[in-house]
Amino acid sequence: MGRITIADIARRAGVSTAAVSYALNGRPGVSDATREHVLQIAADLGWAPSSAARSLSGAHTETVGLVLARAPETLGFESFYMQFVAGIESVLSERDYGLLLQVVPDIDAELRAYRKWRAARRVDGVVMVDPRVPDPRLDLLVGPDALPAVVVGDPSLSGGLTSVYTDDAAAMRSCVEYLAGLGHTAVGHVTGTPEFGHTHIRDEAFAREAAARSLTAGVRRGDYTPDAGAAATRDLLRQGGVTAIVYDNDAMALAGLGAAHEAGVRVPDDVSLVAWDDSPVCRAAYPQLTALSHDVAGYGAHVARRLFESMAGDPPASYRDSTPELQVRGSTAPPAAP
Amino acid sequence: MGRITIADIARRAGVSTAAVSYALNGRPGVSDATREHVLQIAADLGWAPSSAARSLSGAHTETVGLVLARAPETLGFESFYMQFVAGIESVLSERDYGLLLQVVPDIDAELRAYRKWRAARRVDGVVMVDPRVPDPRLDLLVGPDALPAVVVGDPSLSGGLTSVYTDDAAAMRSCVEYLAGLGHTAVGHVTGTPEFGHTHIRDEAFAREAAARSLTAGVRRGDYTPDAGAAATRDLLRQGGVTAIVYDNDAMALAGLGAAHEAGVRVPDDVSLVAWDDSPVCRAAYPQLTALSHDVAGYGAHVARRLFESMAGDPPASYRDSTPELQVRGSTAPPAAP
DNA sequence: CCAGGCGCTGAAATCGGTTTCTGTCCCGGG
DNA sequence: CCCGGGACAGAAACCGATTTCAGCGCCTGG
Repeated sequence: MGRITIADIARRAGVSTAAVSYALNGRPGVSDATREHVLQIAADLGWAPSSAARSLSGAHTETVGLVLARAPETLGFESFYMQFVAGIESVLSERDYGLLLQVVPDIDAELRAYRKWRAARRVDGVVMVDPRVPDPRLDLLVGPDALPAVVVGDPSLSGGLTSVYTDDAAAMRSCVEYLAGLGHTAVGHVTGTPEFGHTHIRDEAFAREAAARSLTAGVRRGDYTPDAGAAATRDLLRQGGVTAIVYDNDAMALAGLGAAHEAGVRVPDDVSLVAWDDSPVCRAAYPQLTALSHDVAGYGAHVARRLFESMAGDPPASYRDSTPELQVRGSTAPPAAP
Repeated sequence: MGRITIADIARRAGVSTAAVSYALNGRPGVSDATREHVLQIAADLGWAPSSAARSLSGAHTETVGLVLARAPETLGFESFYMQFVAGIESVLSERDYGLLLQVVPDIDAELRAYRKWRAARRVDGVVMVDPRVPDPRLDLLVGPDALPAVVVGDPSLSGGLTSVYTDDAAAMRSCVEYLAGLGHTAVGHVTGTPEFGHTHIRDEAFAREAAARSLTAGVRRGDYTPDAGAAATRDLLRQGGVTAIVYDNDAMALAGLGAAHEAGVRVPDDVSLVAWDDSPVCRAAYPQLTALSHDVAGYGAHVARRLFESMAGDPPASYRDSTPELQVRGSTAPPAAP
């Protein structure tokens, strides 16, 4: 016996396929009694709509896409994405949507993925992460027949598309303010990669706030990898003369902690460390890392909700998610008396 | 102008849609000249097959599914999955397949996902991870009209389905052998959750090998979370009398390192630590964690290749992936002289 | 008592490829 | 010169759900 179709249901219920379709999709044209009867039979038969048939006639595939353009190795310590995906899923599954995930090595492959998805009508919308300046993906994602998209990042980077963002500048300011409050007068910053737009926002906020408080600032460029974090830390400890360091992600902060240990520099006695992106890793380290904490799964869920709005035709808008808050732990303290 | 269909291509090429279909799918019935002409026009027009239409008539959706049944929080420090997914992707994208990912809170939701995918014919096959004993998912995945599936785990757990596995027992033996070789006579093991079949395999290998070498063994049950790792470590240090501890994942090992620091126990001088699942986190810690290292992305790629074979109709078989190898770093050393 | 609306039927078109079937044309080998 | 076969055309069915349309009972309000 073949697959169960609405024709089977219609036969069993003694109604027409049209009535079945109405009943199953909750639209007028059938009585409540019939609707329930049909639903009951559908459930009994274990029927589920063929996604192919449904998307062929309607316009929607009940699938959204997400492309991560990162080398597989670097994804290993990005706890961010997995939690983010889980958050997206939590909203998607409520509405029986699926998530088509693609992990590609570079942004060109990401562009190809978008093009293919659009041509094949494989997804109803996409979530775009890590906006750049300039970002070639935006050209594909804006325009009348583009895929509905939500950009995860600052509105200034989203090219007019709907965006969901965190106020990284405010978070950075709160972080510098906290360190200044502890008495630090020379602070370091290990940044992310310059391609990403949010790197600039954080950099500038750090520099501005440090200047406003007359702190000496030492900046080292990182790339989110532990190796970069360790190298930048060694460099700052040797030449920077800083007593506190802020890292753009948890992996670099953890590596920085290791580098400090190795160099015989005590944390937090000799140097204070702050991580961006809180994660269990921050709590597992010793001393535990003070971090800018954010509900990443909630962030993903928020993005997914906005994507649904966008797919429903709502005009583009920007939505601020909650600002990362400093979670003070053992890796920060007042600087040692000179 | 609407979407590009094969009818458009046929018109432009001056052939029939049947000929276009033959040409595009590389099947006999058209001459090489015509085939090339058609392909050229398809490329010019930027045509891509409608995945819905294709899977409606053919049987394949060019999509494979993966369900992760883990609480979102715990996925945050599981570097394993992200790399694994990246590895799967690398093979999928070669063949223009997509990966439908679902993150669900528990195994019942996972069962529902499989059922829905099968009824809706949404995927051509699935990758099943973390086999249990007994595993209710196997009932859905075996049988004549089940979804083709590859189980990531020991053949003894796969219920006759195709499986790809690592020899965890051998890896564990090599680990205990190494510790014994260093001179340790009392070793601890912080396990994973008992639901997972591979937990038993590792447990037993640990117990057996320790007994074979006349080592005292201390076992504490963990659940892959840092908190559990820290608690188990504190307990072992207080009561276990062990000089070396093996952890079933890197997150617990890292937390164990923190707990040791906190308790004033020096690593590796007073206690040696070994992590299962190497990751950048292991290298970022201080001291760097000795770990059982495995090419997780390669593992994922291997799984994907076997899934393609399975979807092509190959009979079930078991394939051994490379065995995790001990990567010796700073967290292990001979025990202190008594 | 009749108009009008509701709840349906049954048939058909549609989405875009795939596949099959009948039939025509042309080319080369025997 | 004739026959066989390859290369197509053209038409059609098909996959399964959605949607439309004409039409027919039945019930109800006025």
